[in-house]
Amino acid sequence: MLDPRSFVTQREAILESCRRRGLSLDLDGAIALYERVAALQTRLNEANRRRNEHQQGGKRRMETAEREAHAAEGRRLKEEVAALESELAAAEAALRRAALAFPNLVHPDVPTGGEEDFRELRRWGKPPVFDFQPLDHLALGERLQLLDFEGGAKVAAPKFYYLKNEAVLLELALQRLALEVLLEDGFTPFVTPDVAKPEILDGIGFSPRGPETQIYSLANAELCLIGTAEITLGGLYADSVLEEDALPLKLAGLSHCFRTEAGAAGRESKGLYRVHQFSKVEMFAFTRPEDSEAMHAHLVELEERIFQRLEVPYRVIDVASGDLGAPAYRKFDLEAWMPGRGEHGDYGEITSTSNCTDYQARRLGIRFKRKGAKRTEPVHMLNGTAVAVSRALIAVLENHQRADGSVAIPRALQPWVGRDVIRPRA
RNA sequence: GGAGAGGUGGCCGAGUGGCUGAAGGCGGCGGUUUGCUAAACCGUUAUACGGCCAAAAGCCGUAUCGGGGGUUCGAAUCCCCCCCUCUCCGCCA
Repeated sequence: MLDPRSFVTQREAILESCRRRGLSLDLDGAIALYERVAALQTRLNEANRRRNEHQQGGKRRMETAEREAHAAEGRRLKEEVAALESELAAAEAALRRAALAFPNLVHPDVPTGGEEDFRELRRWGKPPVFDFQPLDHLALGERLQLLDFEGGAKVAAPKFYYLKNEAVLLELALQRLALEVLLEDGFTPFVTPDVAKPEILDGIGFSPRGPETQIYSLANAELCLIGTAEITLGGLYADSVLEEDALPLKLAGLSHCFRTEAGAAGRESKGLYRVHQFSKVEMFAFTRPEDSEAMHAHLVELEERIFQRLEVPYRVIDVASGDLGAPAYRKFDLEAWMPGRGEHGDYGEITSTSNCTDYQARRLGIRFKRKGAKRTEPVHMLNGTAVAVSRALIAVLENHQRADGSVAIPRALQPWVGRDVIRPRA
């Protein structure tokens, strides 16, 4: 959430960011709510002070009648405080609701517009040219006996799947490669819980409830299946103050990710592209405010390093303002070339990294204290995909397929898969 | 799942109704002493919010002893509910 105190000081910037995101929100109404909360807080402080003073006077011995009168006055002051407290609580709840509606500011360089208005920053690699009709990953997966969607639907539900044979080794190899790159860079690795409390989801900016939710909730516990380890990594430091020396803090989290994909049907959701469960190695970073932009660029660079080692052509895009999630100040996506996508191949999103600045940190209460400073300030929080296994599998299988129906395994994965090619079974 | 013990400041640990935002110790920070180091001594050391201030500093106020509710003029302290941790037993990968 935004700092309500910034409503006045950053008024123009907030309105501009809402405009660029295509939102129209009542900032002046929110400012009025903030002023009401401050006024009530002051009145409550005064009422508490009067009550405390009165209590101090109750310590000495008193005659019965005097004691009675003193007690009666005490009860009256108590009621006064209680009334102000409930009034303040209501006002604060209203302010919080209003504040939560405001998305983060938008980086000045972010292109303005909707989903189609992204800016392409660069490309790496050349889409492969096949002298045969390339297959999509579903056909490859069937021929090579790597994927079983029917089994997934039978045992679980549609859009769940089994990985089989070399796909299992590829899943582990992709995780291993991602971790190798991140460990070299100084990340601390984690295997996180696959579930989290609803309030942690809220803090990160996912809403676990409502008909549009992407989140599965458990029926017999107050827990949700996580949609990304961003939730468990970000939540790990909720309500804590970090040492300035500890920053930047870089975490790598391996988890399963679960998504209901409510209302997401269509052509692009073929096969592994949009599924209910997949494994992912997620990057997470906590930085000082002045360091977050450089860290953001660094996270993209790590993503690129991984896909270069997978020998998968990709492009990097700067996502447009209207397509940013509320917590994101700026977002870079890697889109991998997927030969089986669309009519003649197309780029498809494969990683995403966001600089959420202090938006999540304020709501989660994650702060740091500068050397010699009296006050704490919110950290900046960034997240990015190192490898989302399901989508990485699409790119690897489709780009490295060969005329004989086999798939070459990228050199970087060979040590973990134990072979250099996946051949059709007899 | 059953039984018991316990949750106090960065840490350890006092504290059974007002003198306790909280003793004492450790750690941290600043200083004195000092050839250097150590030791000793002195001081200081929570977080959040509101107000004053252009702002910072600073000052004033309020809240916070796991969370919530209750009793009382007054609660870290008494009562109720919840959460968490530890130990033992059971079950289990």
